[in-house]
Order: sequence, then C-alpha cells, then structure tokens
Amino acid sequence: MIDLKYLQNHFDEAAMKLRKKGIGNDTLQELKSLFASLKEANAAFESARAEQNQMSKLFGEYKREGKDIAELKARVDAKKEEIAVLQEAAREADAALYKLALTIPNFPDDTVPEGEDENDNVELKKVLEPKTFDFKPKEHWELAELNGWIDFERGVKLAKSRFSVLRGEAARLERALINFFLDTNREKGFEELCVPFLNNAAMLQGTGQLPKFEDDLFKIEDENLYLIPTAEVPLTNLYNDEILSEKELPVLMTGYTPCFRKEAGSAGRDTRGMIRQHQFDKVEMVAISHPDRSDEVFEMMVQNASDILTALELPHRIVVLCGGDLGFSAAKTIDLEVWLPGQNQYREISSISNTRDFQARRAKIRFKEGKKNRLVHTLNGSALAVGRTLIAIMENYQNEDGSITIPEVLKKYM
RNA sequence: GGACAGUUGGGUGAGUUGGCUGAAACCACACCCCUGCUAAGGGUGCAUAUCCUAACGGGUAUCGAGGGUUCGAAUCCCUCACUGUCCGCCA
Repeated sequence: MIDLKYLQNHFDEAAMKLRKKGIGNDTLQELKSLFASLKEANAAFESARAEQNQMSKLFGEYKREGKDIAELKARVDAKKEEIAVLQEAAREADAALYKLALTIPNFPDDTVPEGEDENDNVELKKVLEPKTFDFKPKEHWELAELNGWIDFERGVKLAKSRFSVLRGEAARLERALINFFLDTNREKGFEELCVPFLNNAAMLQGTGQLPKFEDDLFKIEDENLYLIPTAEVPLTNLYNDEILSEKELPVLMTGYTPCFRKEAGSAGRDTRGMIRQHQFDKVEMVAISHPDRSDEVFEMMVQNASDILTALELPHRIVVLCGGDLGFSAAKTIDLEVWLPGQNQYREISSISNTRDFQARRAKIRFKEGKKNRLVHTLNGSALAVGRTLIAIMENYQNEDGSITIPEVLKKYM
C-alpha cells in the first residue's frame, strides 16, 4: 500500500509518479479525500469516546462515595447513542478508504523509464552471444516430443489444459536445476526454506495479490487458502506483522516451490509448449532489507540470477521494465530474458523487483531503528524459473539429431 | 474427526470476586554510572497502531479474532481460529 500521508502532503508529486502506472488523478483525489474523511470521522468518534470514558471513571468514584448516579447514567447513556453513530461512521470511512487504497499500485522509482508496455522496456545489457547453429534449431515442444521429455496430453488428462508431465531425463533435469539453483543461492548467503504451498488470504494481501488479483489465483473451496502463485508470498510473509531488529537485516531467503496461476488474462498466449502453465517450478529469492540499503541488495539479486544463467552458458539480456509494464507491487523491476534459438527471441526467465515499503506496509514488516519502528524494504526475484530454464537448455543445447546435451555444471546433479 | 486444556508486551509469566492494570515480576535489549578483566554491581528506558501538540505531554484502539452483557471487561457470556494433550485415522 502506498503511504497515504505522502499522498496527502505531496499530492502532485504522488500523482505524477502514479501516472507512469496509468492511475488517473481522479482516483487519487478520491483516495485523498477518503483519507481525510477517515481522519475526521476518527477524531469525532475518539473525542466522544474520551468523554464517555471520563464519565465511566466518575461512575466508579460516585459509587464508592455513595453518591447518586441516576443523573450521570442518563448522561452517559445519551453519549453512548451518539458514539454508536460516530463509530459506525468511522468504520464505514475506514472500509471505504482501504477498499480503494489496497487496489492502488506502488509508486515507480524515478529511474523507471516511461512507457506503455513491454515494447518500451529498456535493455541494459546482453550477456553471452547467442550461439549460431548450422542447422535450423527446433522449438522446445518439438524437442520434447522427439525425446519423450514432456507429456502434454497426459498432463491435460490428469488436470486440465496448461498442465503437463515431465518424464525421464526431463524430470531429472528439472530436479537437478532446482538443486543447482538452491545451492548457488545458499552460497550467496540466502537461507534455504521449505514453506507451505497454500497460504491464507491475509498473506496474499500482504504481498499484494489480494484483493485485486483474486481471479489469477487458485482458491481452495471452503477454506481460507490459496495455492501460492510464487514463493514470494510465503517467504516475504514469513515476517508478516513482526518487528525485526536492525542487526538481523538484510534477511536473505531462498526456496523452491511450485507456483500456481490461473493465467486468466493470458487466454490464447503461449498455449503451445511449456512457457505458460498453470503450475510451474520456481526457485525464488526474497530479501528483507534496511530501507537505506535495498538498492545494493537489488543489484546483488540481479547479479546472482544473471550469474546462474552465465554458469549454465545461457545467453540472456537484462531489461529494466517501463512504468506501464511494472507489476502492481513493484517500484522497480529488472527482467532477465533468456535467448531461445528455436523461438528466435528472448523470453523472460527471471523477474527481480524492489517493492520498497509497499509490501512492508501491507504486511506490517518493520524493524527497530533506535526506539522507533520503521518499515523495511522487501525484494523478490526468481533464481530462476525452472521450467523455462529447462526449455532454454533444450533449445540452446540441442543437437542436429534432436538430442540434448546436459550442461556441464548440471552433470554432478544428474 | 472426538474429548479436555490453553491463547496476555521481544521472551517467561502475574492478573479471571469487572473500575486504581495497557498490564506486576523476571529475562532479553538499549543507554548511562561504577569497577576492572576472562566477571560482577547500580541507575534509566523499553508493546503496537493512530490522532492532537513546536515540544513536554495527552486522547483513542488493541491482552488470539469477531460479537454480546455493563456506565465500565484482559477479567462474565456466545461464535470462530489457533496451540497443547489424549483417542481415532494417516504419509
């Protein structure tokens, strides 16, 4: 959630920032006035309640001294009626404010380029040159079929479309990648965690998936639980409603989880192959950082993800997302896009974001700075998306006969 | 799933004949003093959120969550959640 006081005191600045994300002034004006209404309603309620509390105290004294309480009781009863109305008004103001506030995206950093969509993202650099093939490289689904690696049909039978089954070497390679990613992250100082794959609504709200993106989530019937769309949710919310000590920062965490997404807005996109599935494996990095040092942590995370791709000898490029392509919670996002020779294009394989204090405010993650509590910064990033790495390996390591060479660094995991 | 017990501040843990307890005590933590060496002692501060104030300070809310009784609830009642133990089932 954005800082409402900042919105109140620096409206024009705030509005300018959110324009990058396509939020209009009207919405912000409404938010600002809801905030003002809440403050007003609260003030009225609280002062009335203060009077009541005052009288209640007197009540005790009167009784002890044996005074007549009839008149006092009449007064306090009248006050109570007044309070009931004020309290209800304050509650409504609160509900109205948060209903809107929770749907407002984070402010983009000033360094985020302007732009509408992914076409306006800015490439920062390329790492490793795409390899040239002396034959026409195949796409991963052709290779999957040739090698019997992915069983799309039976995945659909077991669940529904956009589910698939990895078989044999592919399943082993998937597992090898998970281990390789986790080991690498651990060596960089990330603590490895194994977390629940179902999280409750409060946690999903903490990281920003709820209330606005409920349609993208798989929900468990009759339970207040959702399948996680990313390990960012459990890892970040590990410290939900907690106050850390300053010396614990930064908290660096990594974990492997499957991720579940309805891909509701992506009907028709990437229907062929394994690029966009309802369930995919991912190894995630999450950092809880001191707010003054989150930029360094961010750089480190980008570097780490890039290093992993380099170790796998996979050509990739590093792209900074423009305002229009930035996710809801992110202040800044850098994507790593891996080269897919079969598709002849770069495709996203990692997305690393600094959410600044946006998630911290929602999830109430703070740290003690001296005597005061201050919101932390939270960051998350894939290192890496496992299924897409598998695809990248298939396409980049393919041989003319359709066989696939196992990358050197993975051999010890196979 | 059944039975019983519990849920208080960073931790342990008092408080359950309703008001003087937002919360004793101890531990941890921070700062200061003394002392001096593989220690110890003394002092002060220390829940969260929010509002008012230049500040001092004060208001409001929160003792698992929500609701109720009452002038007034951590304390009484109801519902739910969670934890523990025993039983059942189970990887």
